[in-house]
Amino acid sequence: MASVVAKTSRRQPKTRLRGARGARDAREPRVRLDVDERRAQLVELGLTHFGERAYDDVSIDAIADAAGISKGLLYHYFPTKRAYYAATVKEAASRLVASTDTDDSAPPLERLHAGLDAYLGYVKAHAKAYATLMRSGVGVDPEIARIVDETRATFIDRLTSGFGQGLMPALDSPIARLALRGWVGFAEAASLGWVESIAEGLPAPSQREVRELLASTLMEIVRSTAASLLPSTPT
Amino acid sequence: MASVVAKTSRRQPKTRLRGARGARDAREPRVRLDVDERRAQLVELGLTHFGERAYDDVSIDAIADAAGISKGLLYHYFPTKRAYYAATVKEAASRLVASTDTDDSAPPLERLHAGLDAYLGYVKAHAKAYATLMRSGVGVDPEIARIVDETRATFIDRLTSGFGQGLMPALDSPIARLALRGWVGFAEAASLGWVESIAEGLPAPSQREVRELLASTLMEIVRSTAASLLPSTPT
DNA sequence: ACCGTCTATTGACTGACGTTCAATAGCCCC
DNA sequence: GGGGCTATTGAACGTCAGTCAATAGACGGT
Repeated sequence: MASVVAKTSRRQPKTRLRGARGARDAREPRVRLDVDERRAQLVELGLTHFGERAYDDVSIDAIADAAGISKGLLYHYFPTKRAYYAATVKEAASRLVASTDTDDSAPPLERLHAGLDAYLGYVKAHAKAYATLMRSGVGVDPEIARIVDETRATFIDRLTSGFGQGLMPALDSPIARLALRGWVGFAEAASLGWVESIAEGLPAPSQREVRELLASTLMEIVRSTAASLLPSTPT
Repeated sequence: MASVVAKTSRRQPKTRLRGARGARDAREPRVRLDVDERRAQLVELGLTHFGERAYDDVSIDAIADAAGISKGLLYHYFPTKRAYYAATVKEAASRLVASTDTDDSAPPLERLHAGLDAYLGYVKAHAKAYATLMRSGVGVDPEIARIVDETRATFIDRLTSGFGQGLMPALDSPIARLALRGWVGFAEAASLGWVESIAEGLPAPSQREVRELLASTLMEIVRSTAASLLPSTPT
């Protein structure tokens, strides 16, 4: 114990640069929260921070500071930064999925339109975060990739279910699944381009036009794929 | 491996852990290269390293070690790690563009097929690197995003040029540009899904099938977009 | 051969950041 | 009011991106 570390002298008091940003301002009374509350708070902070800056540009210190807690506590809830990021992405994905849920008693085409409209509305409402996540989301970690891929699969299931029951078997072939996955890429790229055009003040199509573009493209893909696989089916 | 680093009297001779990986093996004669050679070597190393691991998992030390040079020298050629990464991505993009160039005297449809086949061939040949770059490429830096976006624009130009001259004006509307950008997303997502299916040993379509999927989808998008913008044009 | 210049190259240094862990402080229950 | 549970702290560590003054090796001039 007595072996004072003293190395040289480095490790100064760090000048305490916590601005008025964090919660613990004056006397810093230790705030004790319930596990779920704290976790929810941290995920919420993750959503805003990772939605504004890229992964590398968000430091654990910044998060802890904004939450008014120590860095160590964050590691009590998430084992690594990547796991924390994964939890954030997971939350964003589940909110997206939830907010684009549609009435499954409605006719398929109506559901498709409603779902796409909800999607585009969500994208527009969270434009910056959507763009940031889409441009830097995956790739940080296989776990993140898994979450994103599962979310995409959820959308594909939702959009194609009830959608021409007779076509379902055909939509399970390798080429059809590739086509559907491609369409998701289409939708994401188009949505991203759309909100970026808006953000930059460029002339951009209306939401209705974009929705029609996505819907008609999907239907065309489904139609032509099914036709090529079931040539006996009447067009 | 032997990562023990003398905590007390720090700054020992560093135990010289350079394995047989780097060039400078035995007596480490300082190798002096021409600026262009050195730069080319480093970019080449970047292609292999960033093609195998994600950005964060590639350290400057690892690159320098593999090149048999000091870290400082790498910073003599590239101001930051991101700039180094950008140079690597730029090289990869320009190789992709170069290897998918087509004979512009051939008829448009033939050019389209040839271009897509070249693209898919490139993707298949560099499957791992393509997947890694696509999943983690953008988002690290706005500069990277610019490079990728410019490369996409190059492809769009190439694919649509000479392709139904009468349609060109219509293909310049906001909705049409969005549709084309969407198609690029379609192509990338489908290509990625394709090589991943192959890599995982899953049943995957043939390259011809994928090429047909991409081509027919593009033509359908062009056709329907042009039709909706120029309703007077005969189909 | 010697010397001077030029520059590719080095390697030790720094600050920042992710991560760990033993110690601490607030809360609840007996 | 005391004891146990656990949320919370804060300092320390190893790693890594980025900096910089010093060096070495080639080349040209004399």
